[in-house]
Amino acid sequence: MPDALPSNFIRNIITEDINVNKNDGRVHTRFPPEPNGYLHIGHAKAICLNFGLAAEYGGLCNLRFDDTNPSKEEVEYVDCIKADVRWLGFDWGDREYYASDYFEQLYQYAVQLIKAGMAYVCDLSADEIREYRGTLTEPGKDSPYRARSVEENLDLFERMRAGEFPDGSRTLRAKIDMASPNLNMRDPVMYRILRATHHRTGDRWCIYPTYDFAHGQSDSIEGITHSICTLEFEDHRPLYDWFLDALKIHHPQQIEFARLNLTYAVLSKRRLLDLVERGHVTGWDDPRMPTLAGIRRRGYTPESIRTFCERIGVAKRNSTVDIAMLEHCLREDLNKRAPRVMAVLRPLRVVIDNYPDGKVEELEAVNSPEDPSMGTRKVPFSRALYIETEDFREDPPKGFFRLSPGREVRLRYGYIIKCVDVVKDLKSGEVTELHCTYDPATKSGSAQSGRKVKATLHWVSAAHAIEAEVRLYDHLFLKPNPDDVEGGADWRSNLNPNSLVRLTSCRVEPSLAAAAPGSRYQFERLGYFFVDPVDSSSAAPVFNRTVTLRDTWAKVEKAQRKR
RNA sequence: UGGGCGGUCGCCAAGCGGUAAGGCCCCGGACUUUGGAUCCGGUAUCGAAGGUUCGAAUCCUUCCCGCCCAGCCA
Repeated sequence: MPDALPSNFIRNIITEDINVNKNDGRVHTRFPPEPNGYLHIGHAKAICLNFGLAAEYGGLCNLRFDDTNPSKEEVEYVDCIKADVRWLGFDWGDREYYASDYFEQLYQYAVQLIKAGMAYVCDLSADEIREYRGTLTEPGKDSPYRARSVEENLDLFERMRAGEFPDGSRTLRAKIDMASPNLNMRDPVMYRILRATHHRTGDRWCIYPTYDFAHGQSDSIEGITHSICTLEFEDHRPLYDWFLDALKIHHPQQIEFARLNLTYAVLSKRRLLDLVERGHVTGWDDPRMPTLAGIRRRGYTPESIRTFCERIGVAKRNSTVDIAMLEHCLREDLNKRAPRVMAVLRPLRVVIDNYPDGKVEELEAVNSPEDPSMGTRKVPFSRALYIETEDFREDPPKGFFRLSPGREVRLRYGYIIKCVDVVKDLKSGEVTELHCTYDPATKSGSAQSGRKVKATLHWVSAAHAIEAEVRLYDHLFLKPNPDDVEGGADWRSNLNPNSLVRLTSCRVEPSLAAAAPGSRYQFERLGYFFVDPVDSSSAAPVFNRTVTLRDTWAKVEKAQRKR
């Protein structure tokens, strides 16, 4: 099965490992988030990779929370992370683990290293440790406590655990090489004294292992075969290897890949938090956020995210994927599954002068041209309708196919109409109403319906339409690279002031009265919309624009404007 | 300037000595009662320079550029 999938360097490694029967041909991965924030699309890449690889090779993938820093982690995050991974479509069975489950084992490992003379208790302060570490170009120097006896180290470490020393007063360090060109090998800290209540172990511990001392061993304990992580841990691999070899325990293979970057977006926990705290967005689940919670509320499907993650591939090169790629995967999925419906966002009243007053026809509309099995529905047609304001131009530019004085267009599923009069507001000059005539012989499906017109417009019957709020979302940033700023300014100056446009008097066709929160539709000619699961109600429906349709006219117009 | 890792089309990304996959974007065109979808077609000699070889993106050398590392964060 793996052969059918696109090649990438990780698959190559695993395939080769299986060929030489490494780990008895077993593949076991894990997704190891720290429960200190929300998952975003970048994590989705790691999730799809780890769970995907395990599934492809008939292996398993664990969900493990790397909760070694109680001062930053909370149980709420654990719950959100689990919900997000599940939403993406992955299942970790009963293998929900926590690094904190291994605290006692990790402590014993530390004791083992002390006994082997490979770790020591150091009394240097944080600042002193930094000074002793040296710099990128100069070697560090040995801590004065480096030569303590095994007995003394054992005693001190035990007393650290017992709470005899204040926070930060001592650490347990690995005795490696203060002159190593790899700073991670300059006697890294393994344990620190930290009196903080842990979300799982409470106050049982006052010393906590560092990530560096916990991660590799946690993988080892779980029998992980391939520890897939991001590039910045490449420098740490020699350290993890050192611990594993010193401890003589199962040795997973670490493989590093480049984390995802997206254009028109920001993807770091720090910046995401900043956006939330400064109120640039309404919260972690704001539909403009690249968090899984935000993306979900925007209306993205998990399937589209999974195919996106598959298509962008995996490599070691730092890269920024065009958000158009994500949007393409989304449209591709939604095109297949979203029922079509008509909605007018900015209504312009149209009166069909020669259509009998009071008459109502129920026109048959197809729910999806992509999938006939989705059936049809009835849409009421009457004398007074609404069309999209931007579908009429009194003075049509070149290439504008839609309605204008004297011109004909088809109303989708209805008739061909011709604009015969334009009513304007005397003061503002704004077009407030159109008068048209219809040709009864052009009804959709009838013999003469085939007459060619340049455009087909969506519409809604004024008397039958439902009022709704529509939230138009756009990229959060104006530039592909938010960091592309003029001197002095910062990335926030690139925030798109129009990333959210709320339209409160939209009109949607009556069939949408039954639209359930969380359901998706294509508003014909406009885009894909999602019934907001939080704010929408049958009394006051709210639709989020997930993504627009591809719009070639918009492109033409943009090009014309430039000229 | 120490160490680690990268540099193949505008953006991702295959390729592993035999003469540059694919996707996105973009540009044409066909079709179309969504200017949607779909369908055709178009666009790179592989960071640079040397070298090895019948033959190199793939091997060697040197150089250039980018990213990461000096948390008791992960």
